[in-house]
Amino acid sequence: MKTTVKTLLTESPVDTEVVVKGWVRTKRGSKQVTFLEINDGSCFASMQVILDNKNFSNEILQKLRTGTSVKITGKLVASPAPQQPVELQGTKIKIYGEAAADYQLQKKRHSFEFLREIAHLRTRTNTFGAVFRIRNILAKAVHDFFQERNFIYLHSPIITTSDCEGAGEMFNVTNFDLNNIPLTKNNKVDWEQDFFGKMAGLSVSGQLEAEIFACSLGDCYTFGPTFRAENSNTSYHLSEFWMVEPEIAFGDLEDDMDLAEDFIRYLIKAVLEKGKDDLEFFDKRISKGKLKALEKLADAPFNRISYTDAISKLEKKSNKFEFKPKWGMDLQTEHERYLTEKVFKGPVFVTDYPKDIKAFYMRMNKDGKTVAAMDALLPAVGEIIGGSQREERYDLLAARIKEMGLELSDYDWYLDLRKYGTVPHSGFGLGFGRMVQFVTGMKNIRDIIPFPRTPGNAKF
RNA sequence: GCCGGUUUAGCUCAGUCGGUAGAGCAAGCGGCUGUUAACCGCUGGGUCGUAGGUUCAAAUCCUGCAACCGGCGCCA
Repeated sequence: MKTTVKTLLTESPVDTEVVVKGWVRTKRGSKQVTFLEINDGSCFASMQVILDNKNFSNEILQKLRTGTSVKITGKLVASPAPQQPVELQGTKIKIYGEAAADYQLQKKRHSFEFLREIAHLRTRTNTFGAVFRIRNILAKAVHDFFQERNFIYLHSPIITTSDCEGAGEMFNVTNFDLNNIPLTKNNKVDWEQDFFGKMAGLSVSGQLEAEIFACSLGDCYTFGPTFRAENSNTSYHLSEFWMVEPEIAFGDLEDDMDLAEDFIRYLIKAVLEKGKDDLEFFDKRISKGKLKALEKLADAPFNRISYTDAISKLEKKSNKFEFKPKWGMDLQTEHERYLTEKVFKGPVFVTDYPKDIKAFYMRMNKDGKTVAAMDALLPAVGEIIGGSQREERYDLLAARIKEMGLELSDYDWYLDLRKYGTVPHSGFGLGFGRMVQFVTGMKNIRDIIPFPRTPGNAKF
């Protein structure tokens, strides 16, 4: 049976013969004995292996460089040193593959920029092992949370012909011979001759499709990749990223915020419970105090403030900002940071934004100026959730579509949901990567996704 | 897209007033009484991002380009 380092360290009885398979992290040699750290990715810790040099040839010992893959058989014993509970007294070694002498990973710290260039090897490091174990815990927790609440998981399409209100530039999907693109009489691209008979692209959001499910099957959610062809160059944007988008049937904005709050706390608790070892590493090496901050957040209610109130709070400190806050303008990053880090010292929902800076599908408030929108802002990462109550009144929705200069005919199916038995409903989108970023404290979103896609970069 | 910064050994970096290159780690060799970022000694390793320019002389000063990083915008 295959045993992992994790089970050997936590479950296996001492003084039994065991087998460990993994990669050599470090070797420390002396005349009599050689120490190896064997890591297999199953947990943060490695297995310390002790080899009595006289039992092995020099040739074998030499091959055990950092990066070499091995199978080691031996006796699991209690360790005399405090750094690890148990260690392995190796008796047999099988080398699967040596690491060539130019292996780029070393025992010392590397820069994340360098590791990004070798994303196929960076998962062998402490940091990236920890990141992707945490990411896995969060992914499972997303499903657990919604499944426990009887939300239906919906696979929204990745290829789409409906542009979700220009949430971002879409990547085109085409089957055309790019050196010979069919043109219409007016010298425009003739999309009718393309694979789907019209212009298609990669989805920027699964929300509109989720609304269809919410207006029939009830509460539902999507969790999948989304794509934005924006030329965004920041540490918190990707061209391909994963988004969680729940949609609540018969729910208003309050329900939406309650769900979002519960959701974030659930995710944090899951990580605190199942990812302790990895979190301790982030707390120590990546973001000091992270563990305490997460523990505090796991039970704290989120603050809530309307956009209008937020603006007047910000206006009082106007001189602190490069961009002067003014009603009608979107909040700048510096404003959001001020709210989370200075005013509330914690997460905050900003609600009821002016209609002109929000999407067409958001529900108009009674004042006729604002819409039932909410953004959840977290310290350090900023906007992690954007959500709203959807406009369920046919006439108002149709009017907004026209007002935004969009074609009614493009949204006929979306309007049908309002025409035939409309219901109030609401939902939000959570940037999964930003959640991983927040939990781990990793500074750059390119370092919490296995293979980042950003403008000019799609290697691996 | 805009603003700023960086680019020197496999990696992380130093290099003063312009005078032709350094350290630690890694690799190789040797030593060492159980190490844990092990330690000690020796060896090999460089077109200083790239293309030009200034100068007797450029890693160093100037210009273009590229890659990367940080901040901003767009958002999740």
